[in-house]
Amino acid sequence: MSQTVDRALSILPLLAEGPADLGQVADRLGVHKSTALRLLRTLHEHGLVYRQSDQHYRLGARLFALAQEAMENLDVREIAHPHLVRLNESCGHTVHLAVYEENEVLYIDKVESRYPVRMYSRIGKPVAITVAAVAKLLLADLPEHERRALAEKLDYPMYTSRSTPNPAAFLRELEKVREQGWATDLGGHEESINCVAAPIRGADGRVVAAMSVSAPNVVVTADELLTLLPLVRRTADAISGEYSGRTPAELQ
Amino acid sequence: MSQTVDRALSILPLLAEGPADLGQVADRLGVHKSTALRLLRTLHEHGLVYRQSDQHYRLGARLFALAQEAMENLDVREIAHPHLVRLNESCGHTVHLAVYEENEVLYIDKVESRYPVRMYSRIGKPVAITVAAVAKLLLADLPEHERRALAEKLDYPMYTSRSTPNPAAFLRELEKVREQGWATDLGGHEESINCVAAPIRGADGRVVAAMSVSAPNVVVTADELLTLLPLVRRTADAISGEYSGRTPAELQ
DNA sequence: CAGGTGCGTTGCATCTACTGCAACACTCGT
DNA sequence: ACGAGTGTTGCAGTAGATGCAACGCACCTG
Repeated sequence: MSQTVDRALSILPLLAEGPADLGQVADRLGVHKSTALRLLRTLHEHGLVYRQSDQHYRLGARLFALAQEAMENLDVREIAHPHLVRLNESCGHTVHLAVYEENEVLYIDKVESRYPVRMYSRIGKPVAITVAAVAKLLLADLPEHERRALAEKLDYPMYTSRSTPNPAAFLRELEKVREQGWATDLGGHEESINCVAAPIRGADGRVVAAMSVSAPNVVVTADELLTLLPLVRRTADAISGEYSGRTPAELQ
Repeated sequence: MSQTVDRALSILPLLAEGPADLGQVADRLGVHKSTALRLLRTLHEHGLVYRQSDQHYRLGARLFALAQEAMENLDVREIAHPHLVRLNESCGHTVHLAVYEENEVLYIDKVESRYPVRMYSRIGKPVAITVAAVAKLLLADLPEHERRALAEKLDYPMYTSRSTPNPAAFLRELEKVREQGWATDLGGHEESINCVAAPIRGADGRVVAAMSVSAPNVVVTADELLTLLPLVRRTADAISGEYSGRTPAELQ
């Protein structure tokens, strides 16, 4: 709606692809160099863009700080984290927490046992929305029309032969998930990875987040993973309870 | 430099403090509600801002994705990571990697042994710049005038009795660090935590990053930690070599 | 070293598009 | 039902964003 701001913000994803110099930015925005310069300067003042040693702009540090703080205001994450850790300790597999926002599902927390994994490789990245178990749960809870509209808009990449192929199949799957109150992804994203997931609900019963346990075939079979379902659901319910009940919030 | 963009971007830190509604945003920007609305809409279209259930704006998902991608183009991190992991495996303590950018020092990687720690609690957050060992190394390498100017501008919070108290002391410390080629922080940030750090240099010899090993007093004394210095320096040098030499980059 | 090319940067006249106003629509609360 | 507090829309006026052309500067190249 605001042209100037729109142009300025378009620079960010552009720089996310890699550093670029003034000319390149101007070209890709379709504006004069002087215009691009002023936009970049403004972004720079706010720390969103950084001018590295020789020419070339790149995304700046403030971006991390902002993403940081944004995360910290997500109270579901705050509440869920200890539960996720405990679940991880008892089953040993990777545990994810995800939320839905603006036609995307994204991981907001992750606990993996063995190594101190590079969490940032997943956290913040959009989820494979048509196949991930957490995505199914989050989308299944959307109002009917919204769900349909979204299903139509999505792409259905065939990550594997078991990926969801089209809107119809997806909507059917969502309906099933909606009824049973939990979801799985059995090799739909990566051939050898299975997940089971359960929803976290707010006081009004709406799904505010979803959590999952993932493990590769070689460690546990899909059937064995399914035996964890009760534990996952119990954990999710515990988080739901804490999130929706009157809790720490008031005490501060 | 560009008023409209400037105003729009000012909304982000404002929302980072917590969700706010249209009126609050307009007030704090000092503009009319309709103006604030259009700015917010533009931010919204770019996914930087999210409108939650009803009313109240908050920082949006795209922010994570951007921060994400920004991280991924930091090639030092890419190269350094396996070395950090190996160092961690051999000594067991927390290992950090940090860079200097625009008057700030920030952690861009961290490896901790025991638990899969919530890395985001540190990564992306600005470092206590006047006391952290990595900060000393990064600042010590700045050109004289820049270093002086920065030292004057900084605050010198007394985290502990051993924190750097003022610009003069800081500059002296930087000089020392500069000469010896490594740095420590012995209880300057938190009474019981010590660090040793070493610089990572680019092909031109300039410090591009710094890494450190930290451990609490109760696990190893400062003296014991110092025995790790050679190992830390060797690791840093290995990273420097790989970063500055002709390396994988060409092979892709 | 003179001349050339490719950058980023600046000042300025033009006119776009951003602003604030005032009126409207809507949801609550009492 | 009504008023207070929201968010939202259309519009006229002008602040401020735009693109141009000229300049400065570093780096090649003959």
